[in-house]
Parts: sequence; structure tokens; C-alpha cells
Amino acid sequence: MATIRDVARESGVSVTTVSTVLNNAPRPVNEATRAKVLDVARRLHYVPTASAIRLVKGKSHVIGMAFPNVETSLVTNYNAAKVLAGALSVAAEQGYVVQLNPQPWVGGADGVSQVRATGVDGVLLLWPSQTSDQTDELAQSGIPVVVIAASANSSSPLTSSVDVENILGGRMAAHHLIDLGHRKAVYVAGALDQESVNQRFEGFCDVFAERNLPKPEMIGFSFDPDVVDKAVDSYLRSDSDTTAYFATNDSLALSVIRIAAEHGLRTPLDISVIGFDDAPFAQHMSPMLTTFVVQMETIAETAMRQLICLVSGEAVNEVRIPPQLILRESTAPVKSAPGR
Amino acid sequence: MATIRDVARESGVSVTTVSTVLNNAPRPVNEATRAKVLDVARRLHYVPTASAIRLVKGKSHVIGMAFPNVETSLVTNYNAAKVLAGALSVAAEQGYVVQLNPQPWVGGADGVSQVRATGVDGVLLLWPSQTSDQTDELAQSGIPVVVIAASANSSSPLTSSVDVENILGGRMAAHHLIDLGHRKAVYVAGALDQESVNQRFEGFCDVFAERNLPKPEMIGFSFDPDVVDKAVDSYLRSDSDTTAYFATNDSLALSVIRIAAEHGLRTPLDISVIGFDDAPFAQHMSPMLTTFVVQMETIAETAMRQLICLVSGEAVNEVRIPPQLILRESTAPVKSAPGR
DNA sequence: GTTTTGCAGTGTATCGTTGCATGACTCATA
DNA sequence: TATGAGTCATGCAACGATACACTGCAAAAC
Repeated sequence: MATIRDVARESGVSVTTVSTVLNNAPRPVNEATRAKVLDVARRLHYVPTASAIRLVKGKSHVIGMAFPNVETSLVTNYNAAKVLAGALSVAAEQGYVVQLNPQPWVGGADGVSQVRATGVDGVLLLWPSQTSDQTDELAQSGIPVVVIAASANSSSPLTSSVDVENILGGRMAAHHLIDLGHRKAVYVAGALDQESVNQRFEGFCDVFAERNLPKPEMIGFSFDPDVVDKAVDSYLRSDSDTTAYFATNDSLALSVIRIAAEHGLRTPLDISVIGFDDAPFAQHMSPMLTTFVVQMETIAETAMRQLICLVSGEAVNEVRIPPQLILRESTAPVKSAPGR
Repeated sequence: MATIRDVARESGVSVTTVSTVLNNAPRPVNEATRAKVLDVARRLHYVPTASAIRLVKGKSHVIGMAFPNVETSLVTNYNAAKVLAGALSVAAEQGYVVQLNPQPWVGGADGVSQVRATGVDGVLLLWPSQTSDQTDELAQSGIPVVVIAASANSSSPLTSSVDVENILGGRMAAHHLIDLGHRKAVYVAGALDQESVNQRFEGFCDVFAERNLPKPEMIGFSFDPDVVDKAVDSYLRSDSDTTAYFATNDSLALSVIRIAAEHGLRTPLDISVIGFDDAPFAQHMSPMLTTFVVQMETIAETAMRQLICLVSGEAVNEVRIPPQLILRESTAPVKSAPGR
């Protein structure tokens, strides 16, 4: 492979002049010299070495995307591919390249050093389960981080986050159900430690409080779907006048509908169910699920744009994207004569 | 950020010694010196600069994956995520990182220079639609290429490919249908220029020839699903004794079943249909589709392993992975009294 | 005549690793 | 007791591309 020195020697000029010509740098170069250099470079099929440029420029134009369990989440989590797609389109547009990191960078003995060692200009952190202080550490070592679908929890100017407006989502769900005449509602949590779960519950409860209605109960504190199923089952067994269910995600909503059916409760005739995320199956099931669309591509695009700003030294502000309520068949006005 | 020179100065030794210590290089270093260097490096939070290491080593440990239309294919093509997952797991295991390239590297004025400029050690090329000679050019400039789900068409020792054993797939489909009593079959092609389509047809026909049965017709030469639909429709209109359909992919198989139903033909009572790829919907539709499972993760893993071998200077041989026929409900013995 | 301006181009430092060189030893042999 | 061989510990310099600081030189401005 030809180097810039080869081109310089062959052209009879210094490497500086070759560099100046090939980069169209704003410095005067004699036209004859320029032509000569260009010709030699072409003849030798000269292509500058990427790592040499990155070394001197101090920028790699590579963005690292840190998925939790990349290998599995890409195939199982329909949002992962969307986020990737959104991030890629902006990266391409801005001349950046995306690198996928195999292991969860964050966490572990020395995650920060590991990230630094990969030479990325910035990190896009996807829904980290632990709200870690690694974000801060990365920012402190000069690597900007933008968190997607969680908050950054950092005061550093090198961090930001783009998340769903979860509290608003909870409020919208509550308004919708209350407007349909429902008075007693339950929130099916699924996973406890994700802040989004709590935020949606918060917004949900706020509206019930504002309307002077009883505070919804939260059930199903677990990652394990079986545990949640049992919680829903035992709740249905003990309770008789709850007519509205709000689940943190569509899988849980589906479970609620199924388990309720086992108890003789038809959706939406006897109960109304709202999910979250608009999973692919949400519009193919029966009844079609009323749920929230989260524009993951948009979120990822915004996050990537922010990250590139941070890499370029510009400041950014955190962004919250409102979810969109999609009215389908799983919610309906409460029966005029309540009680089974 | 501290550099190796800072560590050397602070420790009172040369950069060579620092490098030796930090990399555990097989050179004798005084124990006191070693401890001192280690201590200083820790105190200064020294992390070597990725691009500097890549520059001197001449290896980036980065593999580029070139998708056709990355942004869209990741969300629409269920195989894309699987390939990514498989490639990632092997890359992680072998200490490599995967980079996603936004544009189709291959094709365009100077795709080869572009790839070289990204500094990847090798390229994983996914089902390239044009069997391009760019593969050869890349290999000639020293960058190994492994093609997934297509053949490399290159004699360079720096290229390889991992593909489905398409001819075998075609043969298996033919054997299955003939064993069920079918005598007249049609192949629904879908896309003409992909070699896999032709290879499956080749294997399919071979078996019919061996059994002295009429050569199956190939219909639906188009990328456009509507055109294929029309071709299937007009074939059904003109033909009355074909009982078996083999489609290049599951979407087409689904179309065949739907269009046949419009003609009053029930699957599998009146006709049998085989698809290819085991799309997610194949086992949720009614009738559940008899189709071929292609272990895309395995293919991607194999391809990544081959690529890493090539990067390390080892030679490899092309691999063909046999597809697996999944018997479900869309194929059945031909009716004893044929003719509608 | 002196200073300023513009042009054309060169020299050097930068990152971390590695092949080669160097110096200070010890030990054995002549 | 010199000399040579061997070992241990360490240093020097080159690698590629760029940015910055610099050198001449000529012509124009004062």
C-alpha cells in the first residue's frame, strides 16, 4: 500500500504539500505541483490510512451503540432494530459510522476504560437497566453519552438523554379510561426497576387524584412473566369491581386479556385494557389492542443528532417525546350496569 | 488525557519500558520498575489511544458489515437481525468489533476506496443483489471479504462465502412433493436475478427429471409482489391439473395460498404449497406453512469465523449450509381422484 | 530604503508498538 | 587477569497523516 511519503517522494515535494493538495486545504499550492501530486496519488492508488488520520485528528467519526445483550435483543426486541435504523440514518447523513458493542459496556470492573479503548467519539446508551454512574464517568473522561429511553441522571454537559414522555403517557391512559366511565383501575407493572414503569404509574395516578378517584393499585412487580401472570390472576380472584387495566407493555396487556377471559371477563365488554409500545401483534390480535405508539426511530434519530452535537462541542438539552395513544378495540365505555 | 509519554516521564523510564510493562510483553523488566510504571499508569488513568495502536499494528480489529439498505432491511427483513446477532456473537468471542456501514459500499464510483478509508480489517457482505466484481477489487487491495447468502464469484484467496445449499433445498422440496403423490409442480420465482432463486429451481427440476416427470414451470419473474400475484393468478386461470407449488420465499407461498383460495382451491386439500425461509408468520397462519428453516445465525457465525481466519492470514474454504424442511400443514398427499 | 503582505513550501511533534541497539552486569575460559 | 559469551534491563527510532510554526523569496506599500 502506498503511503503519503511515497507520493511525496515520487512527486518531488514534501508530505505537507501532498496532504495540502489531497485535502484541498486552504493554502496556496502551485497549479503544476498540484497536478503532479494528484497524478502520482492516482497512479499509486493512494488511500490515506484511516487510523493515521484518526490519530492526528483526535476524532474517529465512530459512534458506539451499547445494547443490553446485543445478540439476543436484536432478534427479540422489535424496538432494537428500529433504534438501530434511526441512529444509522442520521449517522450516515452526518458522516459518522456506527459500531455495535458486543458486551454491555456499562458495568463491569472497568467499563469506562473499555469504551475508551475502542476509540469511539461518543456512545449511544440504550435503555440501560441500571441507572449507572458510568455515564458520568464516561463524560468525565471526555466521551459524550446520550441515553435512549431512560434518563441520563448526570449533570455533565457531555451527557443527554432522549426518552418517551412517560408521565404524559400515564396521564393519557388515565384520561382515556376515566372518560370512558371507568372509575377503578389497576396498573400492571411488569418490571419494577425501570424508571419508565414508575413514571407511567405516576402520571396515571396523578389524573385519578385530580379527578378525586381512588388511587390505582400497582400489581405484578417482576421481570418474570409467570410471576406477573400469577399476580394478575390472584388480583382478579380477589377483586370484582375493577374495570380498567393499564399495562406497561403490550405483552402484559395480552396476558391480562387472556387471564381475564379465564375468569369469564370479556375485553372490552367487561373490562378495558391499555398496553404500551404498539408491539407487532397488537393490531393482529383479537380484540386489537389499544396502546401507545412510541416513535422509536424518531427517538433514535434525535439521540444521534444530539450525540453528534456533543461530539462537535455543542451543548444540547434533554428531549422527551410524547407517546401517541392508538385507540383500537380493547377499550370501551364501561357497562352502564356495573358489577358482574 | 494522559499519554504513554506522560507515564514514562512520571515513572522515570522510557516509553518502551512503559509499553513493555503495560502489555506484559516477553521482555525482562525489573520488578521495582514494573510496579512503579503500573502505579503511575493507574494514577494518571492512562488508557492507550485506540487509533495509535491500530496505526502501528496495522489492524483495527473492526469488521465492516455491508447491508443492502441498512436502515430499512434491519426492520423489515427478519433475517438481517439474525445475521447481525450471529456475527456479533462470534466477533465478541474473538475480540472483534462490528461496524455497520450506512451505504451499500459495493457499487458506486469508488466503493473500494471508501471501504479502505473506513479502516476495517475485513468485510462481511450480505446477500449482495449484484454479483459484483467489487469483491475482487477489495481482495486485491488486501481486504478480505466473506459473502453471506450468495457466492463470492472470486478466485482470490482473500474471499469466501457462506450460503444456503439452495440446490439441495430445491431437491428436498421436489422429493417431498413427489413422495406425496404430486406429479405436476410449479416454481414461483419472485426475484429473477438472485442466484439462490435459480439454484433452488435447478435442484427442484433435477429431481423431477430423475423421476421422469414433466419439468416444473417457473412463474413470477419479478421483484414486484403485485406482478408475481398477477402471474400466479393467470397461471391458476389457465391451468387445471397442477397440484404442487414451491415458492422461493414464505411471502410468495402465502400469496399462492390466498390466490388459490380465490380460485376455490383449498390448501392442502386441493394443492400443496412449500415456502422458503420460515418467516415468523409461517407458523401462525392457517394452514401453517411447510417451509425451509435456514439457520441464519449459524451462517453468519460461520461467515464471521471465516472472515477472522482470512484477516489472520489463514486460508478457508467456502461453506454451504443445508436448509431444513419443516413439515407443517400446507402440504399433504395428493387427492386420490385428481382433477377438480 | 524599509516594512508589510502574499506565496510556496518545509520541519516537527503527535499517538503506541516493536525491531534493533546499547550498556551494565556475571560467569567461564584462555 | 584479560577476553568473550551470555543475560538482564532499558533506550532509540520509525511507522502515517495532519496541524502548526516556521523559512525564504518576491512584490507591493509606506
